[in-house]
Amino acid sequence: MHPTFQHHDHSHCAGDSLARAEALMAERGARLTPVRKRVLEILLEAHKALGAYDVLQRLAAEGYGNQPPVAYRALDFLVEQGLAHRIQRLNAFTACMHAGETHAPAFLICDRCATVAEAPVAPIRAALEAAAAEMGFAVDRVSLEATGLCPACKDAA
Amino acid sequence: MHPTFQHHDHSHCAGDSLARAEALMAERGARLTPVRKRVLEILLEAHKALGAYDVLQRLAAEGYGNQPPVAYRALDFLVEQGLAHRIQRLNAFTACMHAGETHAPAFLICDRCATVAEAPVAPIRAALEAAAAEMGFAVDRVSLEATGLCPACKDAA
DNA sequence: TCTTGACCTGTTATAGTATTACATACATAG
DNA sequence: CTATGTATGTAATACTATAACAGGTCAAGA
Repeated sequence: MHPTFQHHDHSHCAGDSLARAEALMAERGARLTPVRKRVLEILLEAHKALGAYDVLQRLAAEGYGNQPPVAYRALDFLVEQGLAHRIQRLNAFTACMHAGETHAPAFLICDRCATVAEAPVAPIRAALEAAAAEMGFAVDRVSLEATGLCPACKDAA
Repeated sequence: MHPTFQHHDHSHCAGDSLARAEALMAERGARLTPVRKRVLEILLEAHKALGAYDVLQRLAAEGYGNQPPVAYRALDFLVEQGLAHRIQRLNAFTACMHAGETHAPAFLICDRCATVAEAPVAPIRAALEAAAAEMGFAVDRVSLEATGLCPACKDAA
């Protein structure tokens, strides 16, 4: 079973990701400011996809600005830097579990508990790009999202 | 090159799809009412992804209700019946070019002209489901959307 | 040191997307 | 004919996202 779906020490995996993020940003000369860092933490702690307004609410409760752009800007930054992903289907955001590694994930979204896992699908993406190329279409960005039931919710049902 | 990207007699392909839709609905005992049919026609005529409010505006101009639910209900119906697809990335809808055939399309969305083509990717979907199954995840629905440049816009650029 | 310029944050206002809830009409089976 | 399910119309509202501008911070160079 995939780690995301297993019981695991969550504070540990979140801490790891955060440390990796800080290292990456330092390396790139990008600024992981307090708001941005806090947003990343929020996403990591939640361990599921959060809407921009969910994030905003938490930020506001901690004394940061409480207007939408505050959340959207931080989220956009994280997405640009590959520290988070946007889940189109949910109008929501989730922390990236493999920041730094170049990866082409598919997202598996549980309909019941909203957990989001990243599945590695590099070959699938290559196949899609090949198919598109045959049609004369030049692919820029791909989003691959599947909904269904995660192992836990499947057992519960 | 893929037919969607070629110059073609558009009223013809639209008429075809409409006839196929009516046959399908009759077969299933589902009701392709005037609003629903008109919405499908609108999507077919546009031949690109339209937002719900674009559709609504056209409906209203023809004497149908002019409140959002009128458009959303018809669109939801068409999507359920497989006569249209929702393009998450654009918050928009497009007529299905292969209604009735079971298919698992990927959508190729041109960033410049917003044309949307369906690429056949059944094997890709199968590969994804296999990968998900290995993680214990039961896939229900998949959405696979790529943005980039269609042949025409690529040449123009 | 001072200034400049780039970038980040905050705020107001507004645009765009979607749903809830309820009332009315319409078709078909009994 | 009438009861039932389904479709449509409308009002109100919720949710998601962006534009535009003001003020603050910080580092590089004069």
